[in-house]
Amino acid sequence: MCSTSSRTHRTALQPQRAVGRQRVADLLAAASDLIAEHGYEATTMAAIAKRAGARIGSLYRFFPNKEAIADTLLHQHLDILRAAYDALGQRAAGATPEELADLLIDLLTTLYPRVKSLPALMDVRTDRTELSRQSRTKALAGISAALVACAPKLDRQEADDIATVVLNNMKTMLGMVRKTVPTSPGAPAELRLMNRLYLAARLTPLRSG
Amino acid sequence: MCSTSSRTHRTALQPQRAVGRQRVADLLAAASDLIAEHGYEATTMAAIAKRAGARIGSLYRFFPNKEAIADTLLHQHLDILRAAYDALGQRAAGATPEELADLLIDLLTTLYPRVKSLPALMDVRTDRTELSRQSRTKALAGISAALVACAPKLDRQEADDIATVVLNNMKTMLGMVRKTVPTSPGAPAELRLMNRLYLAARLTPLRSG
DNA sequence: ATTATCTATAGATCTATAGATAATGC
DNA sequence: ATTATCTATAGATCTATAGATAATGC
Repeated sequence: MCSTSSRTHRTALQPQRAVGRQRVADLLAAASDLIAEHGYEATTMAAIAKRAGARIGSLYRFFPNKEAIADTLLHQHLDILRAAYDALGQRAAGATPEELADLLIDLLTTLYPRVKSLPALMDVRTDRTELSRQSRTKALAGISAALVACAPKLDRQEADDIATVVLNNMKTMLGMVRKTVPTSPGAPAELRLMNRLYLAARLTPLRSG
Repeated sequence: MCSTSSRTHRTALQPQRAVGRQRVADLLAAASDLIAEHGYEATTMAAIAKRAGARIGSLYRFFPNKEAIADTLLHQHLDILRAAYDALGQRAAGATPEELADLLIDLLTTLYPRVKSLPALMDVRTDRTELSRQSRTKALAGISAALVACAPKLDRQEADDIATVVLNNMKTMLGMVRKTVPTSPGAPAELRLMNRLYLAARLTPLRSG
């Protein structure tokens, strides 16, 4: 009677044909752009449908509500982040602290075009913060692992603390590059310098060999 | 015919009696708390009135619309910030870079109880970003002046760049202390360390005498 | 026959106002 | 007599659904 994965709401369905899958992709891309631009709350279902060239009824056919769109986007973003942090771990082992600092500070900026709505979705203040939390935890774990890979004698707890600070630097850099706020021209270079100084001071004494 | 400062909207008036001034104060405090807790968009006029123990009609008697509340709060916050940055300039001249670093990193945390809704109001994405921009500009100018007071040979443009980075550190510290996001226990100390390392490296060579 | 699209609208909020009622200070 | 408070509701959005219409692939 029921189809494979039963959603909570009645109306939402999985696309079965090529045209439907394309529509879902268009709707998600439209939602991601609008949420990145105006924030989650300010993005209306009507605006998402319009931007995707669809009508409101088509949107609700595939997504039971606004939250389902946010969840789907966050899941996509999580997958992309996971892959990026895995790749980072590989490179961190052979890197100097300064090199690792630069890899990290540019990571979100590099990833940004593929996870446009992530920043806006991360600071939504609803109880569906569950996925945001996961995303953050995943990021911290990835950074922490890279730090330990670079400086094997680093204590695990300290690595988590440092990762928290570095993650904030990464987000700040993303904000500067996106020009979310008016930033003086030399600020990104200063941020990069601070991040390098910090990781060099913290990791260099703890490298092996 | 019109009273002193004519508001744009018809209904809003200045309080004339003690009870009215108290009500306005209560309404602003309620709004500040709610906006700090749930964000600007999610805070409804009805919720503000209720929290202040008033009815919706009383709220609209003194504030023509939601934006007027945000503007009034931002103005209050701006005054508090202005005073704090002025005081900072005095102390910066005699401080070492490390001491200045600590003064700065704790500034927003110290001020927070009096400017609770400032962070939420700062990242509202409307066109009334005017005051937010002013607030940010004021903060950057204050930090920049303190940096120059501490290290007189510092170039003005570089001081602005450094101020931008330090302001982000200050905001990050505020976020950690407010527990906006789950933070590992040692992270604030690490942030403090990074801020010190950075300012010491940047300012120490440029101090006079 | 099933899947996807459309229009139209119900229902829930939320902002803002109107206007009647109560409390106050010159 | 003026200032402040209240109730009730108009008007504007926005989310979500119903149900009729069009397009498709086994």
